[in-house]
Amino acid sequence: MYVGYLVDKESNMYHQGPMRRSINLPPQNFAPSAQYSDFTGYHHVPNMENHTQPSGAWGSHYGAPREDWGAYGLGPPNNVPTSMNTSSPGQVPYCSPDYNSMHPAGSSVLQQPPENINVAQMSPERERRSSYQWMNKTVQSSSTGKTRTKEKYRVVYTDHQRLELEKEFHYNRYITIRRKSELAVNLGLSERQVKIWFQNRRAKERKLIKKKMGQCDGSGGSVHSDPGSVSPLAVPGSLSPSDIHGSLYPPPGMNSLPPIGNIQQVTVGQ
DNA sequence: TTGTGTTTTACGACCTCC
DNA sequence: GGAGGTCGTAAAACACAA
Repeated sequence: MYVGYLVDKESNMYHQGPMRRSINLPPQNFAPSAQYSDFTGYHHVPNMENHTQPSGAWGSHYGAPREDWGAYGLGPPNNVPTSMNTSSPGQVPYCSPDYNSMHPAGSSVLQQPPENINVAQMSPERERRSSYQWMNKTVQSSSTGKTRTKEKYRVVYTDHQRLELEKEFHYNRYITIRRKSELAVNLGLSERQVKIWFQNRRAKERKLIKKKMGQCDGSGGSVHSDPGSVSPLAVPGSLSPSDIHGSLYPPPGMNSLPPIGNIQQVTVGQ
């Protein structure tokens, strides 16, 4: 039963406070996902596991420092931990030439626990419409008879949650188990939600790449002229799953599946 | 206000790997 | 068998033109 599932396994899954859909951070500070959706590569952050975060670099209000994320309109200026010695193998070693200028190192993540985040404060003018009382109920899915949570079956993540997830995604397209747990705790999401968010985010990126490639094909231009689509995404092939402390990265199937980095070659035919 | 298109969560089906 | 992956899809949330 779905409810039972949620309660038992994802107890925190639908307990968000009021949420908004849009990320309403000032544009100069944070670009909506659509804006950096063109971003198809990201800087490798070798020491992501540690995620050493310069305190205050990415404060609760996402203040000034984000200019450094200007390359794609988002991101903390956190200094990349230069110490590669503890480098986490879980990180995708992709570094697009076009993003070499980016320095999104060190996850900005979670300077402040979500419970301390005042959503209204982050986006004062747009409080979520619904307050998600519906989460306590379930409904039958219309056609399948499967259950979903009540009439509205999905939550809208807060700006903070989405921002942190996006940031994490830009560091690593494939989140490690450890980071997933950390994010889940710090964002007040379930690990399942984090996992699914990453899955959806990758799907979104593939979709965008595909779209771009279609555009390039239409113009007869080479895909390679487009940094966004050209850039190999994650190229996890250089990592073994065991490298990331048990995290499946690349996922088991990815050993045979094309790495995201080659997605351009693969998804075209799909 | 309404209609329409897009984006965002969430799921199921199926796959691979250990 | 369980984990996580992709793919396809449902439906809510949202944007925006008419």
